[in-house]
Amino acid sequence: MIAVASAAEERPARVSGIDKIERRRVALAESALKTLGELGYARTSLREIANNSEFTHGVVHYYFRDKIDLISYCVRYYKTKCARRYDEVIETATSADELATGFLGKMTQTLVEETPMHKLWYDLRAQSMFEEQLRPDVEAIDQLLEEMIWRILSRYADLTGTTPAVDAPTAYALVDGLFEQAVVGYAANPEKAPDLLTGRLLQVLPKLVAA
Amino acid sequence: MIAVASAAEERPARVSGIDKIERRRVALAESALKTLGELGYARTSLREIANNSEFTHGVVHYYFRDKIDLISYCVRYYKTKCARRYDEVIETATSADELATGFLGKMTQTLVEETPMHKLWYDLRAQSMFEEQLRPDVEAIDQLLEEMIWRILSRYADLTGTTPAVDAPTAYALVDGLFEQAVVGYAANPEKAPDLLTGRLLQVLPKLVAA
DNA sequence: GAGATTTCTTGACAAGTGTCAAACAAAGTC
DNA sequence: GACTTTGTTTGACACTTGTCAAGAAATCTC
Repeated sequence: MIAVASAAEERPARVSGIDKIERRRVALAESALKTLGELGYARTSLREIANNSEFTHGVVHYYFRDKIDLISYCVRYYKTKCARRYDEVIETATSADELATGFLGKMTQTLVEETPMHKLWYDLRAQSMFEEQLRPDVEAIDQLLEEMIWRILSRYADLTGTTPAVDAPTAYALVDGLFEQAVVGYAANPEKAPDLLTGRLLQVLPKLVAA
Repeated sequence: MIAVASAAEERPARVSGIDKIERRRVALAESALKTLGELGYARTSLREIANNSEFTHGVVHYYFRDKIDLISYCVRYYKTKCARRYDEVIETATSADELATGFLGKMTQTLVEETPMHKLWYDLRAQSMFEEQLRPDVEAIDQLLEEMIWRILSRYADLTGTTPAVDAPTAYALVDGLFEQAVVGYAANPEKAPDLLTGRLLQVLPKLVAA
């Protein structure tokens, strides 16, 4: 699942060994993601990551070549958790309303429960404009998210007997714009943000399909 | 709040020191914005800003209390230059088509010609999620931009004999989502990005108004 | 068990950071 | 002129950063 290419070990000695390495990496990445989500990319140091984990700062360097390697791994690890968030709703919904409410429910839920992760994502996407090494990973996730939105819109169109009225990149940009607004706004107004997002998406969703 | 005076004054005119201070601040801010736009918030230090300017790093600290003070000033200075970008188009357009093409022309133009500034803006908005001190300034600019988009959409509705079909925050989030996508995509594909943005906005604009 | 290998800790490094203060220069005031 | 205010330079400070290496500890192999 996690095809991290960091180092294709030519040492096949122990399968459980490489597995253990991978598990350490995941543990470190999860800890790093927690810190990154709280502090943001700019203010997160390797030592801070280590401090907030059960490891020392040397271990970080033992499992990751350098800082970018760690961040990059984190980003890739993160993506595996987020892009399939709505799949169940998509598959089980039997009406457009059901799909819309299910989708919006899950979306506001993740907005509230995983705020740091979303903040980090928008932070990293911005960083990728300056740090070229982040770009491939960011582009890959953007692609995944675009496909996720497209699956929803397609299904929504199906259930309403219509067809999507915009293409996939456009749909993604629109929905993402609303979601980012909600994430940014969540800091200032945690209570209102989810409902505002819901209302605005309900306004917009019907306009994205057409007979 | 800050009277960022127009740069139109070429004559020293021996006014009180205030004016000179303000002009130095503006010069420093402009230089800082250049550096920030190139390197991004995370990788820009006060010394780097000073190096890329005609001043020494001590001067920066003489005119600004600390780093946040400088960045904050930069952001406020920046906003005075960007939120009135489309006003002329709005006022002179006599048809919806004219408005749309004028708007899109100006938008793709600034996308291409002022890329660093837009990259910086999205960077800073992301930073504001982590750095509370940036939030008021960022919110103020967001408000300004929202009003800017709303003026365009209102005029567009007027010219088409319709009314806006979404509220101002929604309209802003949608258009901003498309623009941010274009800014991020510009790094990967400078040739395609402007045309893609144009096409997508043309797709979307008519859907934002309704009879 | 002993020896080899992997994993982890600790401390150090060079470079860079924001901040500041004291010396210095320039401009304005009497 | 001398004196004060304002602006600028320079160098220093305390601190953080990413990186690394030497050695201790744990683990595995035989």
